[in-house]
Amino acid sequence: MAAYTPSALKAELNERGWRMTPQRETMLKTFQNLPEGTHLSAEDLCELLSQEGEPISLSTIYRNLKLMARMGILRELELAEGQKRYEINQPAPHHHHHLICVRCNKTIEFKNDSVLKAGAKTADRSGYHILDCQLLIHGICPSCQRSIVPI
Amino acid sequence: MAAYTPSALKAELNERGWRMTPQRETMLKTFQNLPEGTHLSAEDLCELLSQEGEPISLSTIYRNLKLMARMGILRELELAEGQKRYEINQPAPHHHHHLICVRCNKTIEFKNDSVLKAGAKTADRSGYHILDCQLLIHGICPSCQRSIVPI
DNA sequence: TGCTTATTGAGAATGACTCCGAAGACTGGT
DNA sequence: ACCAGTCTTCGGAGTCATTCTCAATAAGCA
Ligand SMILES: [Mn+2]
Ligand SMILES: [Mn+2]
Ligand SMILES: [Zn+2]
Ligand SMILES: [Zn+2]
Repeated sequence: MAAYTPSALKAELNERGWRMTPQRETMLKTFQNLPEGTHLSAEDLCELLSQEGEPISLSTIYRNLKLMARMGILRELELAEGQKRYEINQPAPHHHHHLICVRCNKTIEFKNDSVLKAGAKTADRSGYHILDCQLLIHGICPSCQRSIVPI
Repeated sequence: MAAYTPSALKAELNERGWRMTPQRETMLKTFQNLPEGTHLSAEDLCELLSQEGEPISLSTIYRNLKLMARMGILRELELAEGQKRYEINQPAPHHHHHLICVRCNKTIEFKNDSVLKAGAKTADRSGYHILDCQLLIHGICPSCQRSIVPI
């Protein structure tokens, strides 16, 4: 299960008539080097890259996040309210799912291979080429259950 | 597995210091009477209610969709791009999941009780009070695989 | 019935995301 | 190595789903 390389990305892009760019390589490497459990928004990534001295314009970031998600390289998550977040799309055994508190947005990652297998089987039965399989559980975390504050 | 009644909603609201309103009752009944597989956006619901002669303002609809989702009555789905969609949150055996084509947004609903059970177990282990459990599979549908158009 | 305060409705405001057009830079072929 | 073709980037303008504001309304409760 070797990491996805820049040249593999280039090959896949060229195959479809698209092009490899320094921005795309930077984005790929950045996501690959992120600690586990990091979920970046477009804005987050833009700031991170600026801090690291490799700035990429926000519109390019948006364009390539979408592209890489549709290629199955990144997964697009709707965790907190209001903005999409992205992480590298790892195959099993690194593949995982998310449990989110709807009040405080506390997020727990968990693995479950049988869910992944069930998803793959379902996609296959319908002839879909699978890109991502994510189990999303919304709930109320223990501390929010104790808090008096409603909603 | 009787349907959730308006008076049950009222009880649950009052318990938290909130109020039952005609608008909330209308929204509940509308979702309950929708054919299976219907996923409404806020705008969709607003238009539907207007057509049926029971108009509710768009801001009230947004407010109550969010409220009812956080109560676990509705489930909030991010299916197509750009807007959230809602459906009634049914327990097993009506509970289901979604398989979506990232190119044409064709959506297939499917049931899988073992996934639901796995989700419930995970939430429980972390002490979360579960509100919704949805397996989201993104892929490319058979007809989009055949089409020449990229992305 | 009357008081308190949650809720509604209409419009304004917000902000995540997309679009646009000119300048720049990959790719494949010579 | 160079060139033509066109894909991509950048920055700013534009879009639109969603949230906010606040005066008017109406649940819930004693
Ligand atoms: Mn994650
Ligand atoms: Mn559905
Ligand atoms: Zn919480
Ligand atoms: Zn499709």
